[in-house]
Amino acid sequence: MGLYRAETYRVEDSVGFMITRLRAAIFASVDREISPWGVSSAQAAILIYIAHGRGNRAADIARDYSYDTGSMTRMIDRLVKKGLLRRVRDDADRRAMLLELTAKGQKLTERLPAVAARALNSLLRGFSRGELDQLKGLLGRMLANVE
Amino acid sequence: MGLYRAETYRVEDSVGFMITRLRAAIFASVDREISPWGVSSAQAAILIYIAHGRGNRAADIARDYSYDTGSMTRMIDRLVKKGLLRRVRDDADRRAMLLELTAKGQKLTERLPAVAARALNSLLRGFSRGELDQLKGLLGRMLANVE
DNA sequence: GGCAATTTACTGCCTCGGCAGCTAATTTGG
DNA sequence: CCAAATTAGCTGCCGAGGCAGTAAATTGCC
Repeated sequence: MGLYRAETYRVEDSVGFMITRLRAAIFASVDREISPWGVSSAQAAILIYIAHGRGNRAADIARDYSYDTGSMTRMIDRLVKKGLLRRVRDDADRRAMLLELTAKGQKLTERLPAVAARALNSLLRGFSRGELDQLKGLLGRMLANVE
Repeated sequence: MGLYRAETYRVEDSVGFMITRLRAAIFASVDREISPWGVSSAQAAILIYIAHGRGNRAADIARDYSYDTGSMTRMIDRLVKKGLLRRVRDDADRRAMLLELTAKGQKLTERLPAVAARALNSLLRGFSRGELDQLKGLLGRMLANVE
């Protein structure tokens, strides 16, 4: 039926395994560079999202990144504790907390996209624009199959 | 220079983001199916590795899966606690612990590859063999660029 | 208008995984 | 042959996430 069969399944031969390793490699690469700044790659993604200002409630980020809201709460806790983020109660919907970058957070966040781009470009050495598009197309089709 | 540039970087447009989501989707899909059996997808990968019997020391698995040895210790702890795995001191190298599936572990492990194959095939709906090979080729080239 | 369902955020509890530091055992080099 | 380096495994500590359950606020439906 499908492309993978139980009888011949090998972990190292599975796209799942490759994807797991790649994700770890990307995170490690970004973390190596930004950990001196006191933030992790997961935290960087949150900061960049908020800097782009597309809806600044925790629930928005959780939805867009398909994160658990409990994880989001704790992630924000860490960023607030580091003085990079501020929680402000939304008066229009008093359940929600609006998230704002502090001046310190803003300043740091400006430096993050360059790190992410560098890390990805390093892993994409030897890739043409067309190959990257091809890769994104294939990954996008897998994501569309989720559920 | 590279394919990604800091000025235009968007998290949702990055292969890193797509890979992160895909990994979560694969794990969640496998976990949904096997959690009634009392094991997780990460644990399943360990069990399958040991069942294939290509070197049964914790350090081998850690190396092949590029895991931290500390994480391996705790992973094995959980599997031993569940009665699926046994630690046996290696007399030839008394630093090492050899890992063996218990009868219970063996029985459970036989059912795991089918679940993994099913999860991957579901995400690969609509993919031809050639497209899968293409995807694995591209991911493989990224992995080769690691470090 | 009032009650039920949903949404937001938070909490406790769990697994997963890296990092640093440690001990014991083994290998290597002078 | 013995000291130094390496390796295997373990531990504490941490961040990252999922799941379930809670309280408060909002929305929707009759």
